[in-house]
Amino acid sequence: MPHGIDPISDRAAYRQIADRLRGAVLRGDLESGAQLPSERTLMEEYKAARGTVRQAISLLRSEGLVTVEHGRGVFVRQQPPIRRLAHDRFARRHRKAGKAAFLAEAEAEGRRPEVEVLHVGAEKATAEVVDRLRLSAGESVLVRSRRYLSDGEPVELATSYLPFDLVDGTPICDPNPGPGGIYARLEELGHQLAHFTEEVTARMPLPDEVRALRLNPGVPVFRLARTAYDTDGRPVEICDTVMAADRYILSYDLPAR
Amino acid sequence: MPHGIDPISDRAAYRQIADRLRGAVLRGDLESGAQLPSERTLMEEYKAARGTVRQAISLLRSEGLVTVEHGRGVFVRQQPPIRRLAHDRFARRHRKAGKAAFLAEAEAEGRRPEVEVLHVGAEKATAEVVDRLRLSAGESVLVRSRRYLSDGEPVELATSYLPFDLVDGTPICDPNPGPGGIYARLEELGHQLAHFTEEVTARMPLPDEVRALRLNPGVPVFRLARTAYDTDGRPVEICDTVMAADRYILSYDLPAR
DNA sequence: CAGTGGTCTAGACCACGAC
DNA sequence: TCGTGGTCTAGACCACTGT
Repeated sequence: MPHGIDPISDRAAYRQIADRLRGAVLRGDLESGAQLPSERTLMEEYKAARGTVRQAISLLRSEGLVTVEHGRGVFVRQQPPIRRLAHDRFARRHRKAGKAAFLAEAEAEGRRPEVEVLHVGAEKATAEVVDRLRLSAGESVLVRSRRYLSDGEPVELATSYLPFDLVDGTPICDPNPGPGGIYARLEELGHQLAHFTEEVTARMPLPDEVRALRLNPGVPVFRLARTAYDTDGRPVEICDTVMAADRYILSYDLPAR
Repeated sequence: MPHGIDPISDRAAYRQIADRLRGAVLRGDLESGAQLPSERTLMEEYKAARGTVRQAISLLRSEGLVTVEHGRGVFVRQQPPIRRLAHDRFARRHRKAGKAAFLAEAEAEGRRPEVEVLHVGAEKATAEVVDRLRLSAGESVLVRSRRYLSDGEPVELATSYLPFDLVDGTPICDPNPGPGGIYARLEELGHQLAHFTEEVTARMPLPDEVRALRLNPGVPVFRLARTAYDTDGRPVEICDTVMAADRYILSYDLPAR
């Protein structure tokens, strides 16, 4: 394997170093979890200053190929276990056992699910929430925000908004809404759920989200904006979810009609 | 506005600088498209070395908040125009006018669509393709890969795989499969489409994808893995699509059943 | 041309992890 | 304690953009 960088090439030295390392990872010469040479080693190997070597590693980090552990080294990123979210994950039959979607699924897979309720309370609806729930300006909504964990690892941040006049005085306003979650409670209140729409976007996380989800650098997040409709076609809940994109496959079914 | 960094804080100087700039962007003090102070200006303002200032800007880039133009400066990122992909975008009625989904939609919005056919040909199916199309090992597939552009801007890379024995000798093997695209041709061949599944993932782009899609740094890509099923439940096509995540909202409908 | 960001160097000290 | 990455400095030269 040739060493050193090509000083004639107009490809920047740090890119050439990154290219070599990336190639080694993609070819499999460096296996998943393997440690890369230390920065000082790479400096010698490529006769480059430390800043240059660090630029190369920073590029690989931003591509999500490697993770860096302070005091330990640089490692080829392990793919985290991936959860597949099915398009029918909110179907009524998944609630029948008295479990909300997240709890039922986690336990079926032998993981230990936790739900941290971060905040529950009534607030004035923002313009966007008014629009999505078809409210009048100034109306109140119940805001429920929580963090889901699986085996102690945070996996999802979610915030739900429900029309306050719909849920005032019901268990939905309690931190723990009871078996089957808020969807079960909504149906008991006579709001049989008909379907959901889900809008998917992806972006890089904000610093808060990096902390709350313990995200690896270079990992984007999904943002799901879900609206639940009852059989009258009325939107009864919206739920914004943020989750690490490297831990999920979102699966949907599309009609050919 | 206070200047300089807090030397007592254990928050790194470059993070403090990034925090200030990020705050100015999120508060709206720096509007979309506005130019940030130059690196040399920030060096004076914060009494920091250029490397430190560049680290701060690099952080904001990785968050997707700013874009950098060599020789011009650093600017608050403009949100690109966003396309919404509806869950029924492959419904038959959208083909009836003899247009494939992408062309029909673009023209409805007054944009100028282009399709670049990059490659069409028969190949041995990879293990993943064999699995998804339920083929036997060693079978051939028709591979069609193309790039979609809208008003001259690349927006999507797509590669389709179809069982070769299904499409051999049909217009589907031509670079231009004719009006309504390959789905119209499949239905003419007796493979009435019943539904599609779509699996959505997101990740940071590889260098090739950055070039082909002219991606801004810090923008993740969506990868859609779609499978088309005919009325016999047979998978007749799979299509892998990569697109810039900052230009799309993916919209789906979920049953409550 | 002047002003912008891009790359690179050489060196320093700090913080973290493992032994 | 030693080896790892994290941060920062001061300076140099290059490449691109606009006047």
